[in-house]
Amino acid sequence: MDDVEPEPFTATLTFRMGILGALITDRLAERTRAYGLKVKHVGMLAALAGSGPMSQLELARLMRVAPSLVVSLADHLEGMKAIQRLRDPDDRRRQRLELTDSGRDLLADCTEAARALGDDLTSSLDADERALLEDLLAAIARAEGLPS
Amino acid sequence: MDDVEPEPFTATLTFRMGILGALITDRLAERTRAYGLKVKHVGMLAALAGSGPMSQLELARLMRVAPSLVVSLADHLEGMKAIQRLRDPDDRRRQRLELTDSGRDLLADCTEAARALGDDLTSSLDADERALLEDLLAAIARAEGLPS
DNA sequence: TATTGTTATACTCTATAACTATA
DNA sequence: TATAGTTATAGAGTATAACAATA
Repeated sequence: MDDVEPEPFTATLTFRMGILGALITDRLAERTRAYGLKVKHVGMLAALAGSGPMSQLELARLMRVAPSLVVSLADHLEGMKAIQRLRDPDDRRRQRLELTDSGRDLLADCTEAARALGDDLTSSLDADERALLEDLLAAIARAEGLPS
Repeated sequence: MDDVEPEPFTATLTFRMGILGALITDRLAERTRAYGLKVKHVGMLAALAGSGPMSQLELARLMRVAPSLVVSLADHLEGMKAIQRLRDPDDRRRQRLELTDSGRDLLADCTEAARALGDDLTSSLDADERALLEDLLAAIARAEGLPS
């Protein structure tokens, strides 16, 4: 008689963030495909834009991916002239990666696509709710040590 | 002189939801591994709990995955006695899947793990903010036609 | 000998296509 | 002939481990 209705799995924050994160990432992938980029490529451009030029190993740690993945992502971006690889003259083992102007343009286009997708996703919210959601997500990201 | 600071990619709702969704899903996968379950297995249990017994094809549509994936997920859950497969006597092509009591228990354990992970993730928010975030995500999920 | 980047290989997840049985 | 489920195969994405160059 004092039983309470148990919270369904689909009502957990975990489930909803997981599903919505996958949904929006899929949609972003669709859009960035037009620029010849996977989502991880865009993540790499964004990391370089946000933290400045850095070595591949630093980038791997920042992006939380294996160093071998940075190689193939960087190969692709270098092939598109979106980044430059520069041997560090002080330590010739290190490749210093930096954005080119065209990489910066590409990132701007992808950022605009992301912005539009976010607006779509939150089109059922009013402006205050949308701003509140952004603040809450930003607070969590900050607490988790994520960029930016 | 009327340049405005452009919104960085990492500040978009799209990026933050994508990253946080992947993060929480990884953490959930770690926890459910102790029960012998992948996240998609839990999704299947949750779908059956939320919408009642259904055929594999219906489940594939609801979960937005290929029918062949439903086969292997169901094989695993049936092997654990978490679900039962019952041939529909009216149409012997159809397999009616339904939760067992032990499947319901398993789902309850995974739901508790998800709840705990959600609390952790939002530990930097106060109770009002947390409730607000849940409401906003629920509103978006509803608008996108997602469960529940 | 340790570190950075690279290459070779393998693993996980999932979809597509071919197939079987029922309708 | 069409549909539900199954099996076989393939592809995307990513990691691990072996290797090369430099320190």
